[in-house]
Amino acid sequence: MSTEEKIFEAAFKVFQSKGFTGARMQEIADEAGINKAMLHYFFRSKEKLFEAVFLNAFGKLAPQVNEIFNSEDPLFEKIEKFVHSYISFVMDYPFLPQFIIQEMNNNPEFVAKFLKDEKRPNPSKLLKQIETEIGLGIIKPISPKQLLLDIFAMTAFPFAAQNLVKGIINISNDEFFQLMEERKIHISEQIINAIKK
Amino acid sequence: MSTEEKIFEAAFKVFQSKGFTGARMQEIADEAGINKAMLHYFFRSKEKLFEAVFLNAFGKLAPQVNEIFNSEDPLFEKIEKFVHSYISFVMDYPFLPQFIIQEMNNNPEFVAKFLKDEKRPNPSKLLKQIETEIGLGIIKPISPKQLLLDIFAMTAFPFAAQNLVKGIINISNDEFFQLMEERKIHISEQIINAIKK
DNA sequence: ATTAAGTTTAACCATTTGGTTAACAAAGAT
DNA sequence: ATCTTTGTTAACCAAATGGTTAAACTTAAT
Repeated sequence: MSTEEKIFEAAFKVFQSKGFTGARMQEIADEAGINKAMLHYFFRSKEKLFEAVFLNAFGKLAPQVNEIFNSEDPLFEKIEKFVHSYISFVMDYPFLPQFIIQEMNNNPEFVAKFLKDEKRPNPSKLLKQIETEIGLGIIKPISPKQLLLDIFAMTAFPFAAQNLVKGIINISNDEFFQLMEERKIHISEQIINAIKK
Repeated sequence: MSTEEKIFEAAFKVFQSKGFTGARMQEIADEAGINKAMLHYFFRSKEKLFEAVFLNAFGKLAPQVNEIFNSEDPLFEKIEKFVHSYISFVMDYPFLPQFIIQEMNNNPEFVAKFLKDEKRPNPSKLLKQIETEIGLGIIKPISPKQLLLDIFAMTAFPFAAQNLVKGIINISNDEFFQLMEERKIHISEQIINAIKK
């Protein structure tokens, strides 16, 4: 693995657990097992390094989401596929949702930058589809945006609020992952039950 | 307003928008319009000041939640009351959910500390009630923990991921608040529809 | 009026932090 | 072989940051 890759992975790890302001360049260097000057040699500044890591993290998630949202599948199938693929993916990067949410809130300038990316999650087609299926009488009348929020919330929240959740319902890390595994079916059932006619 | 209160409110504001590591003692002092030394005079250290603010923030939310969760109301009514009261409350402190989640994740030592508090959110009675109502045939068989997660997720997520949500579904701050107002009824309907027999 | 306690300020301090530099090593190109 | 580019290191630097101090001011009790 090249030095640049080592730095990138170390930065990903450290930024994810400490956030941008909490992360230390020295810690990233140590984690990568290289000299701190190399961080600047390859990435110029903390901001640039962070940007690279963040956009990459987001870029991993968004295309998957878009592919599902923009397919020709019927709504119920899309919901099932989305929940499944999102949870499977995030179980490999359990702190990604919290990382993205946190930095989107802390660096509002960032929102604008990534929204220009073609890889941004774009739910417009899905929103129209919901309206169509309501019109066709397949699902109950419902606000498309609320439904979209429901789907995101049910899938992403447990990961984003991971430590809080573990603390409040008092479960171990293993139990948490098991619960998330079960959740793949649970969410689809729950949402589809709620909206099907 | 006393100097100590000024500091506390300023700290609340700054910690909430910048997080613990991002917050600067000088910025808090400026925000409060007082000398930085006063922060240490009244609160000893950044950690102590943060702790005071965080536990207070949490202490505002938890008792409300517990009162509803531990009442004698039937499940459907509890869900309605919780969603209503949580969203109403949080609309006054829109960054509270993100703040709590973020700091619970970034300072894991903190989790232990606040879980000892009697004011901690305690869902055990609600979890039992869900099982009981399943036994009584009022609602469909379902994992109580998953249902609890659903309720939290649907209510808290949009606030926690506020900037991301606004960006993705492309709405203004006003539209966001309107959506949250509508959400008070939407969530209860959605969940009750999903679980009622 | 004096004292004592609490409150407030400006200046200061040690450490941390992101970032730079200059020398050095490795590797390819000529 | 030598030159040039790229990669790497240790030492260094200026700014920022959390925290301290000693003196000054305010208030209320004696």
